[in-house]
Amino acid sequence: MIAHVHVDAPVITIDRPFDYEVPPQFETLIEPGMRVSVPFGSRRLLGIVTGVSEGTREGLKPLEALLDEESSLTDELLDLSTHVKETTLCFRSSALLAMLPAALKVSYDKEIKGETLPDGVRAGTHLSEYPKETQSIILALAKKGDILLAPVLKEKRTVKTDLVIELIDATLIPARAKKQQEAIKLLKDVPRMYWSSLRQIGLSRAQLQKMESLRAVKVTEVELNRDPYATIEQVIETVELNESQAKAVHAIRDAEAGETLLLHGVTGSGKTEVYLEAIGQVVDDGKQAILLVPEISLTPMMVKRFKRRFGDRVAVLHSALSQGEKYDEWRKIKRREVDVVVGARSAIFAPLENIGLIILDEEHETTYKQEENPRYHARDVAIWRAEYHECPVVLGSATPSLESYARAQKGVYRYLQLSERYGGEMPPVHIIDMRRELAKGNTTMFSEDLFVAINDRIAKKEQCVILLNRRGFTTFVMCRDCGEGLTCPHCAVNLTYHQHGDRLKCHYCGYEIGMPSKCPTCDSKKIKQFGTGTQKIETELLNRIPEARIIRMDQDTTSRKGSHEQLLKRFEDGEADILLGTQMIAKGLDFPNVTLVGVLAADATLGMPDFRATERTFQLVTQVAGRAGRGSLPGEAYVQTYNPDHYVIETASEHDYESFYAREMQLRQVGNHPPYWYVTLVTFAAESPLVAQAEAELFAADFVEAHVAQSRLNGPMPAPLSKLKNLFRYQLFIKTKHPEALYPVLATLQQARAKAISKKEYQLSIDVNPYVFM
DNA sequence: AGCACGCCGACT
DNA sequence: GTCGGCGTGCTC
Repeated sequence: MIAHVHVDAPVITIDRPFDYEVPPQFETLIEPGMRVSVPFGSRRLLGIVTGVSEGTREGLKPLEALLDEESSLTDELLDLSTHVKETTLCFRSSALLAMLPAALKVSYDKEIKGETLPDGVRAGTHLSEYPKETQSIILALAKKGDILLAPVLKEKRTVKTDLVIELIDATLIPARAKKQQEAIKLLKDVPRMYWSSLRQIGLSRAQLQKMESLRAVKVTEVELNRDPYATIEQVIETVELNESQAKAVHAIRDAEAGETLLLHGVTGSGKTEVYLEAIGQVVDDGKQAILLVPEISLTPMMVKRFKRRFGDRVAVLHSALSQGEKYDEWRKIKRREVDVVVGARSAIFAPLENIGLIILDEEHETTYKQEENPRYHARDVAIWRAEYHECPVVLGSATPSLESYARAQKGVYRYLQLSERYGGEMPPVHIIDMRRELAKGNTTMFSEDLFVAINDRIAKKEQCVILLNRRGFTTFVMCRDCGEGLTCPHCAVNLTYHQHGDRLKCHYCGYEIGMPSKCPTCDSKKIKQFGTGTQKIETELLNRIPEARIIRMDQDTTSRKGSHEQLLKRFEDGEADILLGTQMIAKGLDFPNVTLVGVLAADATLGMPDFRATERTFQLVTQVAGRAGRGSLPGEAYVQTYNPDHYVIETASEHDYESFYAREMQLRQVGNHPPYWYVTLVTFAAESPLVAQAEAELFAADFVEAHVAQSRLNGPMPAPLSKLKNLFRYQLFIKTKHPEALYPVLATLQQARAKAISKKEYQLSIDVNPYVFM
């Protein structure tokens, strides 16, 4: 028997199946989708079995071990990996591994073998257990042949276990064994007990063993799940749906196999109720559902709602869980113990076998696109899986992406609207012209009107949310004498100032130095940071309103695990008047006592080299304004800008998606941007800018030669981030109307460069439907 | 990616 | 005469 195996090595020349002989003892156990350990050259690697065939062939090595008792990937997911590979131009192994929880990946080490070992080194131990110096001694000895190093593969997964103790015969325990008698007494009340609870009476492991050997009790080891939400009780609430919600639920239920529906509902229109109800119906039919949410809105509140509705039958997958917890959730799905999977992007690969509905909430969120290989978009994967399972996909948003809305307009997606808003009208939005503030001599980040409004809320014991649109501006350092900015020595970017530790960091390569006291170019002491951070804004606020109680949420205050939730909880409990933060506070928050929302620098991102900048600004302003007045109190929003007449500011402040869409689509058409064209970004990086440019030109020429129908090319041009980690970068934009014709051509061009890339002459990266253009 | 193999300079 | 530099090529 032969196994076809994809090995864990992300290299283009290895991106194909390798065949292995299946030893007889594995023949009845092996299945496609299993993880295996295989010899590969002089190494030993993790592999995924993608197929098995009968017969045998000369020169095959036997595979070494099966790492799973049953397949980790279903046939569907194996198929899907091919689709992901072809549409994102990644390696098959990358696609396969992206579908597995991190706990199922492995690390590689060397086991030390031999008779005569140096002092302190023992046979059977692993190389990585020793300090660096010892490691090099061992490696040197291995080279001489004095020590043998055997490659080993270390599993990361851990399964928490406990013992279950069952009473068989109480009379077998002698009366003088006091502790054992005590345990028996407990077991008479509860005949099956966990060791973790039984041991609390002070019973030792030896005493338990004694009881077992007397056959008074039976002891079995069981797997335990680390349940991070163990304490939530299931409550089946009957939700009263309004008319448009009920219509939406109906439409989802009646949807055709593989159909995509766009659910457009303003903030507060009750999309979550629609999700709960539609998923409830699917579950009642005996099928399963996936709900994807952006990481940021996967809040405890949100999770609690689903846990209450579906109890133990929900698996939650998000980054706040430990690797082990994620693995436990994943295994619950695999064992068919859940009906509903709620999670961030990668939850789209949940190994469900009978999916009846897939929902992407906040479908416009760019976090659904993975920015490293495999560069997949969860929306595309969702649509593929829905076709496979012949079930609908629901894309929900208050501010749909232009791509999705355009498809709904064309009838490719079915359009559903939720028009009614709980708590009445959207809050009024005041546009503040910051140019006028500046003319009045106000150099702070706050307009007079906003200060007055904040003061008013504090007096009324209501709460405010202040959002700094941080993207697009950073605090950098410049010399006031010579005008030199402090840049990263490895990348073409300014270093960013971090108050925490008084240091300068490069956000791209990790380079960091302490804040210098004088300019490295001219020795002047007039070196100073520019720009605005949340800390500076907090200071400005306190200068003006000293009694304000502020909770600041940014990278510095939320880096610790759980601090995010903690800060929100404190705000919810009324421990502060103002919640001040960056993008992270824009979504998912629902505090009834918030009646004022302020957006500072609403237009800060408009100048970025990104055709989606206006769309993002629209989404941000609309979403954040919707945060005000969620409770019984009326709310309002203040949007500060230097571009008060810009159509994005005007339409967002009127909550007018249609007008924004119409204007933006015109610009997209003129600029040949999505959704009119599908865009692919190809980036070339090399030590020499000339090599990067030359390779880009060569690629461009080859692409033109391939004559892909209805396609065009922009570039090559230097990337906006022209140097990164000491590599110079050029890029090429390929636009097409026929992506399915483009992918195979890109694959061919990529393959043709395999040798040069493996020789590290340059790096090539292909990003289909990019969201980052740097 | 790793790792071995192999063919030229520097050293005991 | 041997150690080790890293260019080249392969991994079922």
